[in-house]
Amino acid sequence: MGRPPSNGGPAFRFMANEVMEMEGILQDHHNTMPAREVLVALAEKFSESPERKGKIVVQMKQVWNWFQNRRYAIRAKSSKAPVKLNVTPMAREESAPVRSVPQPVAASIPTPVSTTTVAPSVSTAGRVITEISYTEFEAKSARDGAWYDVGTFLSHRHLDTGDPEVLVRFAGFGPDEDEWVNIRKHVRQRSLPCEASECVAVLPGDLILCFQEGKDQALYFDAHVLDAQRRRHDIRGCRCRFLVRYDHDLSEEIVPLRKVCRRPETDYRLQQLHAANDMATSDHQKTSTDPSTTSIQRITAESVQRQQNAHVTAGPVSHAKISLPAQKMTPEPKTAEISNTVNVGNPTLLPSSTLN
DNA sequence: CCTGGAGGCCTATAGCGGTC
DNA sequence: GACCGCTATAGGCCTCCAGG
Repeated sequence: MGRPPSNGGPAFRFMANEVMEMEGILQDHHNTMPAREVLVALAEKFSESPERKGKIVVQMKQVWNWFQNRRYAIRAKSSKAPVKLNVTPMAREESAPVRSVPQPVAASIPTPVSTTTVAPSVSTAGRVITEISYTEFEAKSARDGAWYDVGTFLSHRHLDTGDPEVLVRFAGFGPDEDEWVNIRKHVRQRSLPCEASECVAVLPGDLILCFQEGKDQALYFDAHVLDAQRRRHDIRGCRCRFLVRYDHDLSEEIVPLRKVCRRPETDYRLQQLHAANDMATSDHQKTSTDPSTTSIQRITAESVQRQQNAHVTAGPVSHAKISLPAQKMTPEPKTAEISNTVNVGNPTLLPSSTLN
């Protein structure tokens, strides 16, 4: 969908005086579409203007399009309820300690990528966990409700309720910040910072870990993706935007990909996308100008969406069930830094279609 | 002052439903 | 089935602003 790649020429734009004239006509028509004759007359008039004469012929369709979109924009503006896009002050305890945030999980600590399945039984958690890489887990702090990297599992115990708890030291923090956390509810496999090419794996409805910047502090909280606006990738990397709702205060915000950490449960989507891109690449070599490559991505995205529905959504992972993916998608150190070179010059990898 | 990042605006077009 | 209107969105470009 959308405008096809330009033919290389400069993009057409109406000039200010033309816009003013069309706005006047639109007002005169009470925001209804003027008659075809009016549009044709306008197009001819614009084409004959000194600025355009002999250079650019304004098509009636272009005038028509302008009216269409302006009418839509006006209507959308007037009917849209004010949407809270900025971060609202979080409802939190006054005494909540202000922590500096360990930078996106992986960025703070080199991540040894474990390919072994980690399945510590609760009863042996204390012993088994000491043998694994702690940076594979994150824990939710009861003090501020935010998620932090687990630096060390120090001890474990059982409550009367039967719920196992572990004493964790958060990565980058000292003993003063140690907390007992419920394994079943507040310990899970670490969320993964998204690279630019991974934005396609973030879909509406997803649970994500989202970087919320408040006045005094900025922390990672659980959030759900309400909508994803796909945008073309360029030298800056991913320009997609995600409307998210934070679970803890229900505030909504539009965030870029760099603030999003996806759950490891979505790894399977990337596997599918990579497989599809491999196919597209080989196809591309056969037919270098095959415009259907974008449809491959659409197909893949749709199949991803289908599988998403079939998948159990990512909730707190029971420690006893944690198992790392047999094959990691990104063996490179996971970092929140967005590669500036990702996808540039390779339009077949761009998220060229909406995923919902 | 220059440069680059990020957000927003604008135009073009695809998709869908309604009407004839 | 053709046509039309509405809506959503891709992609290009502009603007703002922070940092060097």
